[in-house]
Amino acid sequence: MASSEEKRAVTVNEVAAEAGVSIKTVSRVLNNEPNISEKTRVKVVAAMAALKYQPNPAARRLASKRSDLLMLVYDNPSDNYLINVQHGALDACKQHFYSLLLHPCDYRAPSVAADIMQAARLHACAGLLLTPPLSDLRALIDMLDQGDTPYVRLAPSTPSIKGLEVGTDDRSAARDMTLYLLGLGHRRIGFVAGHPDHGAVGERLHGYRDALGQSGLVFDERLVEQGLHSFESGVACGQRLLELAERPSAIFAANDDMAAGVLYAAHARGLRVPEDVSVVGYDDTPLSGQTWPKLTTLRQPIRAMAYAAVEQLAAREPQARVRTLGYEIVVRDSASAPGQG
Amino acid sequence: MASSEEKRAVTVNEVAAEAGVSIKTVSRVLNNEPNISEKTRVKVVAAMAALKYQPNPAARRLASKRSDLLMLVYDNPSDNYLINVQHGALDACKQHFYSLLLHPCDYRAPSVAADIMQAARLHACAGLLLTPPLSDLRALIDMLDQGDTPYVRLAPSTPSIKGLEVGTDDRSAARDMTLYLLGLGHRRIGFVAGHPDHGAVGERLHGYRDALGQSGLVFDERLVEQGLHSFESGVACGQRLLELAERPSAIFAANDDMAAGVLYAAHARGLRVPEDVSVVGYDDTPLSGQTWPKLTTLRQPIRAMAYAAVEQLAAREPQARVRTLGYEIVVRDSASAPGQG
DNA sequence: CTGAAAGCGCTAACAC
DNA sequence: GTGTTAGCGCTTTCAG
Repeated sequence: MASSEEKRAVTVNEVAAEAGVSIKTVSRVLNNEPNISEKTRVKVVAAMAALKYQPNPAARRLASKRSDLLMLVYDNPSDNYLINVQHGALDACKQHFYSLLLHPCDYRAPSVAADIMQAARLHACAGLLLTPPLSDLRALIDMLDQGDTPYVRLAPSTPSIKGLEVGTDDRSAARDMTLYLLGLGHRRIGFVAGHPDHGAVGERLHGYRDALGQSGLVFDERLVEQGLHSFESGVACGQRLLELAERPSAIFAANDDMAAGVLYAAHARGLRVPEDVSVVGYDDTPLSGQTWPKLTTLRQPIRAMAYAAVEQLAAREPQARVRTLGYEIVVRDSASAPGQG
Repeated sequence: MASSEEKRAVTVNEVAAEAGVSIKTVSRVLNNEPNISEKTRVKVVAAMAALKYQPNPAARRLASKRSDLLMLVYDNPSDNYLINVQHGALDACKQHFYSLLLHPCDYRAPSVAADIMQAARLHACAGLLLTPPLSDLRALIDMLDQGDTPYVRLAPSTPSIKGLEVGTDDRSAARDMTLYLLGLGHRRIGFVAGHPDHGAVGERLHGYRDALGQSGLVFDERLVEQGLHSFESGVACGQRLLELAERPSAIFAANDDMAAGVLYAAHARGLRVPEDVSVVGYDDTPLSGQTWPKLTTLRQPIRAMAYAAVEQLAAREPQARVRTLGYEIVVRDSASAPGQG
């Protein structure tokens, strides 16, 4: 099986010879350029197949300054979130023959924007995927708009006029979830807000207030705690909320990690969920199916968003600059009517 | 700030001119080649710094057939495991100026080995990181040994004579954890085994038996359930174990996801953990700190292993072909003496 | 110890 | 429609 000879990769030259055309023609069909007769294109394609030709990415990149690399830029949103983004992006990459490069970074570093730009230039990236909070980093967006590397912002919260966007309507989603809780009969609903730097998550608080207003309830700011996206911050916020003299009968956390933290805080106080207190999360990350009880949560289609983001990048002419994906409430076991044994 | 001119990247030529040497000399210092006088090296380094020179990876790759890309090859071990591997690998990559490429695949596909080889060749990868179960895929290892792309197997279970390895002593670790439970006073300890295709995890069952034998207890196969690494499989195994006429007083799951599943099964039966039954996991993934109660688990330094793996690849001459990292029991709240209120 | 010349495999301008 | 000629920015021979 294994030949002792070095496996020489086949090149355009050999394909050209096999097909009886010039290398430029081969290059043309490779890049789907116009001005090729159907007849020659078929010949070339056949030759490529026969020789099992695989274009050399490095050569391509050097000559064209474009690669098949997509860079996923993130600053450690929750691991659960990240892994979902990766899954979605990877699926789409496979589909479109891209490779995915990981680029973690610190969004508070003064040089992030410049660092990212440089990394993108060095790898001649075909596009960038920005996850929150980087999708709202003005300095970065501005530099990106100056250059010509396409990029897509995932779940952005600040508007912009250039650049691709893929998101959901966080505000409506949070409103619907709150309405769901209200529909169950809850009247005092605690809210654990997301990290202040993550814009889209701020929208969730607005949605919560919308639902309250729409139902004629007054907003009580003691029922809102500022979380930081982490499990630990969820535990802390949950504790404070559950210590309140007038304890909320339900708590809505702006992401699943924090909801799991609230669950923990409830258990630690000997409270049963959902009998004594209902808890709901947001995102439908894997974690939400691995807690006791399983979390009722809001499926923000993270994976689908990442998939769509890559497709936006892949499309020569994106249908729309901004795409908004739907959401749905995933009812599991952590919420019920108040006071129900 | 933003110049309207295209930013021309500086090249070796300019550095060479600046330093008053030939481009070959610049190339030499770039690649740490020997035979350079300290004096010229300093001159060149200064010129590179002054011009803020950044070598072009594509050009380098094309000329040398080596890149700065490391490929992480995996077939979806648990998300929690994967994310830890990524963190560790990424840390080391930053340190050694590598970039990380993700390469998910299906280890049961007949063509995996060939696919991986091809991807590695296309990207001219500087090295491969194989996670279980791919780290034990004979067909792949054989092809890799034939070629000259360095690779490192993470937590391999089958021996080999070539190739780098980084792992822990799973058998001893599992033995120690079992001994810990035994030390707490447990006598009937259930075991949820890992996926049969994941070799290293099989070692954990051996360790469990070692501890039993060493303590003069007889092995009871009814206490062993075959899991599949997933939370759901943990729930199923937990249910069966907890339904036993002689219910085990402690359950040791071969990974954290399954341990979380056992926790779920216990709660579902109204059992308190650890009062009614102790549960311990393995891996110390993020999940183990996010359950109720928090899982006592075994810290297999996944992150450190991945870090070490990249360092092995980075080192021109690895100190040792196989590196074994230590482990430790992380005592949290899910295990206590049996029958203790 | 250093340099000149020749590509790596592909795409970009232009010709035809 | 198609081919020719140059490079992209770097590493490799191989001389000195």
